[in-house]
Amino acid sequence: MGTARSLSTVRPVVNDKREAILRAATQVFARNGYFNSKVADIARAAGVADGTVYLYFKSKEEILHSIFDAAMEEAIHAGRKELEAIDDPREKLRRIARLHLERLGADRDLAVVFQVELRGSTKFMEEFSAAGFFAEYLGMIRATFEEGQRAGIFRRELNAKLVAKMLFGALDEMATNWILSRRRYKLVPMADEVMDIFLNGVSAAI
Amino acid sequence: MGTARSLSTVRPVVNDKREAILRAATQVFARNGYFNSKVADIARAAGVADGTVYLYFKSKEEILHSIFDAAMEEAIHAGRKELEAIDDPREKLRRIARLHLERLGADRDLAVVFQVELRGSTKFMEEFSAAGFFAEYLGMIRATFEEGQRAGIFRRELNAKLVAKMLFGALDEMATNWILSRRRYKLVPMADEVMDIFLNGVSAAI
Amino acid sequence: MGTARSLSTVRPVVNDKREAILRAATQVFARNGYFNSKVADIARAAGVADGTVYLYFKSKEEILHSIFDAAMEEAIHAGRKELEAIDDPREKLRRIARLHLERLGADRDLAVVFQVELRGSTKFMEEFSAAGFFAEYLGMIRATFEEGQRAGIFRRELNAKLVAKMLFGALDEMATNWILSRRRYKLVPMADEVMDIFLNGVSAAI
Amino acid sequence: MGTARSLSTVRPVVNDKREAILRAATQVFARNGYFNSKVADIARAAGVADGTVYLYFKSKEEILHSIFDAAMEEAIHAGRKELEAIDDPREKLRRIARLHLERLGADRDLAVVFQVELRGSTKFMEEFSAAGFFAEYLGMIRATFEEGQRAGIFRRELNAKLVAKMLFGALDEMATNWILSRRRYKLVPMADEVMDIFLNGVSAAI
DNA sequence: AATGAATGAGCATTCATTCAT
DNA sequence: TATGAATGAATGCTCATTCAT
Repeated sequence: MGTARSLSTVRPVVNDKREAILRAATQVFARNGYFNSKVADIARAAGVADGTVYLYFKSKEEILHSIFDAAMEEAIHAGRKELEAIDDPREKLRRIARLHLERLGADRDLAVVFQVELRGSTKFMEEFSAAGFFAEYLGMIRATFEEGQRAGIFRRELNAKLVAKMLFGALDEMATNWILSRRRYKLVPMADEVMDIFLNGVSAAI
Repeated sequence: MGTARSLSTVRPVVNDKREAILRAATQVFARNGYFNSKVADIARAAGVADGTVYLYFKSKEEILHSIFDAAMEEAIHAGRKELEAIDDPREKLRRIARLHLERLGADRDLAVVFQVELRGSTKFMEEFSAAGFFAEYLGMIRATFEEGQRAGIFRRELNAKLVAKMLFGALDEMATNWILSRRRYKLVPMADEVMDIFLNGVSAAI
Repeated sequence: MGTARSLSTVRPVVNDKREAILRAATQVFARNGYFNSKVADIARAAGVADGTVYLYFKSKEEILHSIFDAAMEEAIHAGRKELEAIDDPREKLRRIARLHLERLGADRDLAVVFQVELRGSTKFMEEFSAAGFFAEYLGMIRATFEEGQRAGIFRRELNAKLVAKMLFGALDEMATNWILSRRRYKLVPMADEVMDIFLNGVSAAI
Repeated sequence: MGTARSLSTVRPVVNDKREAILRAATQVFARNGYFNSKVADIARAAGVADGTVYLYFKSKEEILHSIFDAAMEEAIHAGRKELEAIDDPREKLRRIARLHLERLGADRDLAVVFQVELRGSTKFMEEFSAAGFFAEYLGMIRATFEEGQRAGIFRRELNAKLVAKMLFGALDEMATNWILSRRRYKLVPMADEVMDIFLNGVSAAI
């Protein structure tokens, strides 16, 4: 019933709803699991009608995709920006690791979706890993590592792709364990511990 | 009436069917995903009637559990045996890594179930990780590492639990990537590459 | 937004479907029996989709309950109204008996549900008799009888509760026999024959 | 292994098992309801294997039939014997009523099967009432009543068939209420109370 | 854009019955 | 006779999606 609100909200109104659904879905998926979550639950949590969900997303599956895409896009974007200012490949990798765990540690629901719900089907996994943001993320780590190899910082004989997967796997396991643990501890500090070992392992002899 | 007949047939008759269902389920779950797999599919693949499945398993979910349990039990059992003969903690860890990837690399369907289907719900994940075989596996890695720490081989300041998770995560990622990759390559050799970096990273200075 | 439209349409639209399902279920239950009736049969007979049934009823069992409740509520309501105008307890009981058989005689399907389908489980029976409409119905007969006792019309030494059950049982058996009989005869006239004997049996000597 | 036991048991052994199943089924049906009772439950309660049940009965339904038939046959047989010694039709009917409630009151499980489980389907009801023991039972009451009419004891203008149904209905309701009641009271004494009213209602003026 | 009533395909599980031993 | 493992037909209910309003 307000009157003057329109100017700045016409478009945002649309996004508001889309984002509300995305936020609601993240929460619902995290709490109940993707397969046990009903579209109606998401709609209720987002404060919209069931049918409205389908004005913004083609299907329940697309919602899951969108959660992943939106989070990854932002993470990669923010990550690239942060890395620009850094030169040392070692420092860059340290920063990546910290950002990785910071983001997941900051939003437990999102973390659950990333670490658990997204993993439950080869279909999802293939779509997400073969191409797209995940490959881009892994590529970023790899490129940074190769940069270090060229600079003589990292051992040249190592397979950069494998190294990237290894680092990712280590961080990924930290996140997954954190989510599943009953004990509540800080996730971020583990980044440095992991990087200590990792960098020690891949660095060239002086 | 005979004597020599019982040993090799009486029990196996029962197990044959149970194992056939387990084998069939592994295949079906790997191909279609747990949630998309119908019990009827499993029964057909195992060559039994739908109802027969329920003579051996309480529910579809129990089948998944049993696949995990059976594979883990055997893996841990075989693993412990192999490790007995080895003294050097480094060598022990190398052997663990190789066994890890060998087992998964030898049965792609089982690997898919382990790397993907088992991961898709916090419920499963919690059941499998909090206690049970997974914790035991992680504990085995950790104990070996601590052995090395006590022997002065590995850096004493490192958190053994984190180290264990890190190694597991690295190997786990190798396996997952291998499954999802379109390219068919050998999984086992990656164990040595990972261990090279890992051991380099955790070893104490000489 | 006219005014006069709402009264006769807005609510009925909802009720139409609910009542169609109830009517269809009565028919289906009467023809096939409760346990042999499929929800799909009811849906088809009501001209709705299977799922629609569950928008109006929580379960198949609730449909049966609702048939009973709706019919009993209306019967008791109509009954009380008719009885208000009558003073003589004998006449009241005669009217009750006639109404009882009139209602059942007017809708054979409903009668089958009442006389047969509702009787097949202690669970149902207990729910329906212990409290609720049935107890209320029996109480109505009993109260009327006690009224006659106080008025000196009925024998004071008789146990009113037992008398009420006896009359109900007699009428109930007329209805059940009528339903099961291959011969088609009028049910209502039996009310007077029963009441002749009954009143003769319970009336005080003049 | 025994040797000398055979003479008197060869046949009884057969009947023992058949009767054990019948007894077990009565109990199981009474506790769980016919439709919720599994043949396996009956077998276990009878101490035989599932398949054995089918050596004595063609189907689950036949078991229910047999319970009814066996109990009715014995009741009618015993009833006829008792009535032989009585002359007065009033006394005969009193005896019938008492026997009716005595039998049901003596075996609650059997009573539940008779009053509830047997009533839940038109199919059962039709089979049991149209012909068979139930018709015979009703016919026995009716014949006794007609005997009294001829003797001038009972009112000649009454419809004997209706009178028989009425008496049966009254007794039947006593039994059903007794079963469903939480309060535990004696069923048999109600026979005399019912008969008091009934006989008063149908007797010819002196 | 938004609603929410309606749809109907889809599926784990049960259990009466059979039959090889 | 007796067993009990195996069978497979049968069904209530859910929920993603649609569409008339």
